[in-house]
Amino acid sequence: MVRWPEEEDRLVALRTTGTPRLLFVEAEGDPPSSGDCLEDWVRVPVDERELRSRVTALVARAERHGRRPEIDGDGLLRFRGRWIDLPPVEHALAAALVDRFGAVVGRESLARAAWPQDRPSRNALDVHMSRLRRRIAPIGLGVRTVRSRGYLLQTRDDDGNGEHWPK
Amino acid sequence: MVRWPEEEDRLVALRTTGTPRLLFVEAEGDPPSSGDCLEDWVRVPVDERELRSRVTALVARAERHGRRPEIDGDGLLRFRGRWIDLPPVEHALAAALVDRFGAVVGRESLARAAWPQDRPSRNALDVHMSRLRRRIAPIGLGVRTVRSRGYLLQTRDDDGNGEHWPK
DNA sequence: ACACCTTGTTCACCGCGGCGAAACAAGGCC
DNA sequence: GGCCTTGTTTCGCCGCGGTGAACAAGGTGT
Repeated sequence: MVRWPEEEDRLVALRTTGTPRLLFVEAEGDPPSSGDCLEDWVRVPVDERELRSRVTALVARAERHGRRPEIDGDGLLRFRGRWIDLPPVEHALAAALVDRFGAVVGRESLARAAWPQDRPSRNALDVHMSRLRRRIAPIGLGVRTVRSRGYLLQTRDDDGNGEHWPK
Repeated sequence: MVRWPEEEDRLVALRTTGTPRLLFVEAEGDPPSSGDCLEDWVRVPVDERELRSRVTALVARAERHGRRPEIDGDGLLRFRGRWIDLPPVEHALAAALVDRFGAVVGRESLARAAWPQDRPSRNALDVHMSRLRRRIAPIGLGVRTVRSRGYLLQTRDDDGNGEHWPK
């Protein structure tokens, strides 16, 4: 929910993270026209029925556009209409994390997923996780560390505590 | 443009064909809530500015979403009203890419598409892709490399990450 | 408190290989 | 003869995977 045009900066933030948003356009202003499917607007004063209808439509679109990330048949990591390609090792790690999206995946499982036979050296896994972080950030995903337990994949606009992400 | 709920049958027709549509919802009725990005609605009586805004937004979404390039009966590659002609090899490559627009096509598939019998040398494919890139750029298309997997055809105003194309 | 260890993050660097493109040569079509 | 298309060679960039090291942060023992 964004007031327009007062909260323009918040709007661009939501756009870049791919978060669904509804603009409250002041009576005389014009709405910004965007080709983004996750953006809609209503004019104030707000009609109750219109508001409900537009919100549910937005939610439905967000669902369709993929609330969860997924790895498609070609090995691309897709999320909310955006995508990136991943090198083999990071692809395997991402697959394991996507599998259990939102839950912790132990370092052991991740190591087995990426190196079925070998055991990776001390910080090989760490380095690849670091690289994976950088790569998935632009599409709105983030890896969170759970110390001595493992890692957890989630969206960057929800860190689980209502706080925001580093950087 | 569809009146709702009078023209419900026309609406379902448009939905199934994937045509963008704008519903004119009568004063007391409720709009049907749909998760379809190519559907929107206004309440009658219609506010002129709102109408224009929603129409342009729908058009923008249709561009981004649905519109796919195609190869017409004469072998021309058409996209958004523009077109170019392609030499035989590049035509075959483009056809394979258009077929799976937005998805990865492996180097192997492309090689088979362009050289049904022979096996092209390592760089033949690369060179033709490079030439194809230059040719399709002016009509708003771009070929994206997915390292170690293949190539992917997409529009040049959407690189999948919300960022811009090189150059 | 403190020192010490463990765990995790990131950086610089190396070797390798996939990939891009310029340049060149050869053949075909108008 | 000029132009276009096709294929090959060659050069070089850059991304990937892995290692070691520096650093930060949390945990434990005394």
